[in-house]
Amino acid sequence: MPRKPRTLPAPARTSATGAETLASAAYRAIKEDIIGGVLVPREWLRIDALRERYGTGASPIREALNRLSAEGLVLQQDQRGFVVAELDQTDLAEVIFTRCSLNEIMLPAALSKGDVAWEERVVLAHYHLAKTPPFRSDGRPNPDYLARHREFHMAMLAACGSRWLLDVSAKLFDWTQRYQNLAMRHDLVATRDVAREHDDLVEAILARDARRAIDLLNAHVRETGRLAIASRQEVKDG
Amino acid sequence: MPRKPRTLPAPARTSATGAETLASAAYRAIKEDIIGGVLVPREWLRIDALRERYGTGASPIREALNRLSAEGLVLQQDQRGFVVAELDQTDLAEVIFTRCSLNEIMLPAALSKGDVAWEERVVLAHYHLAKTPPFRSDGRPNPDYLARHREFHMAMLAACGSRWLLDVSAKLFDWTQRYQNLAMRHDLVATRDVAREHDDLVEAILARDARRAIDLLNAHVRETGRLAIASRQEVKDG
DNA sequence: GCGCGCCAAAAAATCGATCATTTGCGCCCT
DNA sequence: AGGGCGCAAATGATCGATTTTTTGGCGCGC
Repeated sequence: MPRKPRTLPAPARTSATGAETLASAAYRAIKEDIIGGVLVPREWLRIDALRERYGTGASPIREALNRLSAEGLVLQQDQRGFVVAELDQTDLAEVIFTRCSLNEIMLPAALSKGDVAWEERVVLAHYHLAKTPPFRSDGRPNPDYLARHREFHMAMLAACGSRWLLDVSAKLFDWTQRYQNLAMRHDLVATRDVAREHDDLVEAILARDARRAIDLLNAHVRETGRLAIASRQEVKDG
Repeated sequence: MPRKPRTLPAPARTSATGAETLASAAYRAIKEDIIGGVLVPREWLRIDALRERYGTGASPIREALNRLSAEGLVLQQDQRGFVVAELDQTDLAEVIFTRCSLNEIMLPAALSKGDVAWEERVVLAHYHLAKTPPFRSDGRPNPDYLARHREFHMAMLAACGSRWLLDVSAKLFDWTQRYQNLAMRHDLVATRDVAREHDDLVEAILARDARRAIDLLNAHVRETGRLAIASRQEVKDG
């Protein structure tokens, strides 16, 4: 399955002190492509193809794949190479379930521990999100919106007091996004008043109303999951 | 800091179909050494030293380190190499906190979802653990015990319904173990009646008493953390 | 004495080539 | 026709050499 070559994304932090490694750039590029749905579940990741596609040697690619396999986005099969991790309806259900479970403990923790700086981060993230259109004029999802949506969700949980839980949450968010990107029918989701859900969420959070925040957030997450599955179903059917 | 060379551990699954990759073997070996406290926090992992130590070329080592860095046990600093992840008192506190938080959601889930097979796994794990001496005759910790202790803890949570949560829990367990291995004063911990704690835990679990199981488990975990910190304190002081 | 820049040594990162394993195909035998 | 068998191509894994970057020390000037 040949695809257009693409230049490696610009370094995360511009060459302030040290330049990024080719392996790190490849890592981010491939990760992006997996989450973005360019590389699909069960697809074999041939070193040679990737090497050519990202314009590097084999070593950086392999190192990138090794990281991704430790992370779970890629599966390594010793002596047989690397495959993009599966992601079906069942997997998404597990992701959603896990997110909701985590919210039950992370939100209360964040609400009780969060200081002013955290509150401001949430408010700011929400402000940025609110003023960003979810879709571009051509109807495709707006990357800025996606980034800000992620930041908004991470910000809410940020004060939970556990980097471990934050890390999983981030991964779970990415997997949700990945499923959505595979689903394609973004327009279906558009009818939903997500902005309103976010508004209410912020309100509950600023009021430090844990129960309400949890309920709102989990409803938000479950609805996202439901729509994504419905959306993909359509894609499969038609 | 020179150390004895060591042969790579035997393959995880014997050469049934495919042999393990050198990179995978190195990964397990280095991981073991980090958790085992042989490689200490903040230590630089020089490719050359590791290459010689594990008797391979540089590539497998680098791939192993890349996996470990994605996993968090190792930090990669682009262009500067790899360092063993920090692990101080604060980090352990966060680990313990996270474990307890997770137990609050995982145990109830497991108790409500766990079927007979799960129950049997727990019982068996407990049986194996109970009949294994925690220390060897020379006073050092018994590796079999460590493995079975881990299996016991994982078994209890196994039915929670989320591989994601299980994965973090496993990592958190390893980090706790790692701290203990760095602490060294295993004898201090020996005075504690851990077996009894495990017995009670199993009882509560078989009775499907969520609240009691959580309280027992978290007390167990917190006590472990407390002792580990106290133990390391002694090491530093004297 | 202290900071700064320069150079050499050390180390990491990357490449290209080689070795090992798996995959796929075609052939032969039953 | 079907089921191995074995070889050749494809692909992954690993090595050794090369390139790039960082580190550490030394001398110079302030």
